[in-house]
Amino acid sequence: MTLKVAVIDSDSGFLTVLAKRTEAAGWQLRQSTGAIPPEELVAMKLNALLLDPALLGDEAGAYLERVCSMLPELGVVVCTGRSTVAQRVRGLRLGVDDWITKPCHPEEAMARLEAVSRRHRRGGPQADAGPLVAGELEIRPDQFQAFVGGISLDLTRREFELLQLLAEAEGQVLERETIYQRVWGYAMAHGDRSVDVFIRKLRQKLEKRSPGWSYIHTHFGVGYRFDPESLRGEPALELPPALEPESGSQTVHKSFTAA
Amino acid sequence: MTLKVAVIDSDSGFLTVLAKRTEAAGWQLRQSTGAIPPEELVAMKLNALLLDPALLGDEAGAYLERVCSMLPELGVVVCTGRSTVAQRVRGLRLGVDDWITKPCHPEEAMARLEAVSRRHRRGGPQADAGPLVAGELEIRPDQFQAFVGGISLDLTRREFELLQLLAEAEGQVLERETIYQRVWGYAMAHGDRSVDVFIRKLRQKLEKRSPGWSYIHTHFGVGYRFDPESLRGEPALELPPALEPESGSQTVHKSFTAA
DNA sequence: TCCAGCTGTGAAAATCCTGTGAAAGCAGGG
DNA sequence: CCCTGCTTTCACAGGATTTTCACAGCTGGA
Repeated sequence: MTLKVAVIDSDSGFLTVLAKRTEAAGWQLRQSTGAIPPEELVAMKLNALLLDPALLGDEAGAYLERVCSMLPELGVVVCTGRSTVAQRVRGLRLGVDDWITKPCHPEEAMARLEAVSRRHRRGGPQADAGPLVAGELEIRPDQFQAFVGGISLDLTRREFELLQLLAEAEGQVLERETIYQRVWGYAMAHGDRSVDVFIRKLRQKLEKRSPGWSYIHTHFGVGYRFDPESLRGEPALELPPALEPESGSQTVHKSFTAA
Repeated sequence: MTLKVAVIDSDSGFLTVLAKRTEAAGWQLRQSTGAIPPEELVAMKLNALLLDPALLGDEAGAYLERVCSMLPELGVVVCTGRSTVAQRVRGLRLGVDDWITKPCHPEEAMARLEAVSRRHRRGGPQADAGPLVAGELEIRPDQFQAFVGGISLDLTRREFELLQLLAEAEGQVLERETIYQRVWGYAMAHGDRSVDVFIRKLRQKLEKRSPGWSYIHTHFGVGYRFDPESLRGEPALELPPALEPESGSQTVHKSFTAA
């Protein structure tokens, strides 16, 4: 198990020992003696962050809050000297995952970093390299690409990740925040339209190679749902063509069993 | 945020205070003074578990291991007296998420329980979202939509949230203020009729797809109550025989059982 | 029976949301 | 340094949804 962790602290003795131990364990450790901007943290793709708020002064609270809200998946461990119950409680409520007191044994710090990192690793790198088929579409995780009739859709990386995410949740409505969080890796800023834009690109490319099918459906005020539907002709498998819906738009709901 | 937590401890003083505080916070707390079999823990659908391994004796390690491996989604917090670094590290490596030392302030224990629940909840997108059936209605949180006979009611987001709230409180009368507070997220302004208007829209859509049933009842001067009633025939103990096909073409909806 | 207070309704007004085209920002390769 | 392809940001248009209003119909108590 190799973790990527950043440490923000100034206690050189502690840092030295920690560096030695983490290296022995095969972790990637990045040290800093000052606040690291959240954007950089995003780019580092860390598993966890260990920091002493003492050297951030008054900014500490605001900084923690910003980091935790922007990177909800990042494990955050505070390691600092004396603190009051109220301080700890406030920190934990802000989004900190664990709070330990110095002096602290490096081995324990590591164990706690492991603990907070444990969950947020998405079930292995690519546990399932199985191609996924939906409608006329074939999604191949091993190629980071999707095909229709053997012809590539020429998806970019993000487009592919978005499509894969949606397709893996076939039938379920995913909210924009969820989508962004999972594809981009951090919290969506208020008003960000990236998801919409990529949905449009996907739809264009899908339409180009697989006209006559509708894959991505919009749920107003909520998000998007992937569900291949043949626009004309057969609804794909069985079920003889539906008769005309007595009025307006009836959405036929295909049931499925939850895994 | 309402959490479901179990506590395995024997310190009655601590338990009493904790019970009081958690109740005030709206948590569901279940106490026990001995090990709870993992199978039972599963059935309890907990968010987190707080325990003192001291009263489990030698079994403690094995018990923790079993619980953590069987319920990876459960947040586990150990709260006990003196312990060595080695013990703590071993516990954390076994799967324990946090380890605090007695005496411990109840507020801090709660904050840590929240923290581990927060992290664990992100595992499954919405593993908690079991479909809810009432009368002819099927409410599916994963779709932000309700269905009758497999056909969508085409509810908007707010309509859906309102219906879900009412249905989850089936049988109880909810006051307007309460409804507004929970669906809109803030206090209702004096004289606001939004709830009434949405109730009407819901009733219209329900009536359209499920005539012959009455779902939402008005309690004059109080609020509304959700309670499916078949207008003709049976008072609805269980599924009255299927309704008239009215146009034999609709996709059959295969129901499935919630886990 | 009458009245004051609630609730049901229909429709207009105000908001919010999504689709879209295009420009601006970035990173890597040539 | 320029070019190229990808991603992010912007502003606007067209719709869908939510809120607000005025009024009619009810309810329950005096």
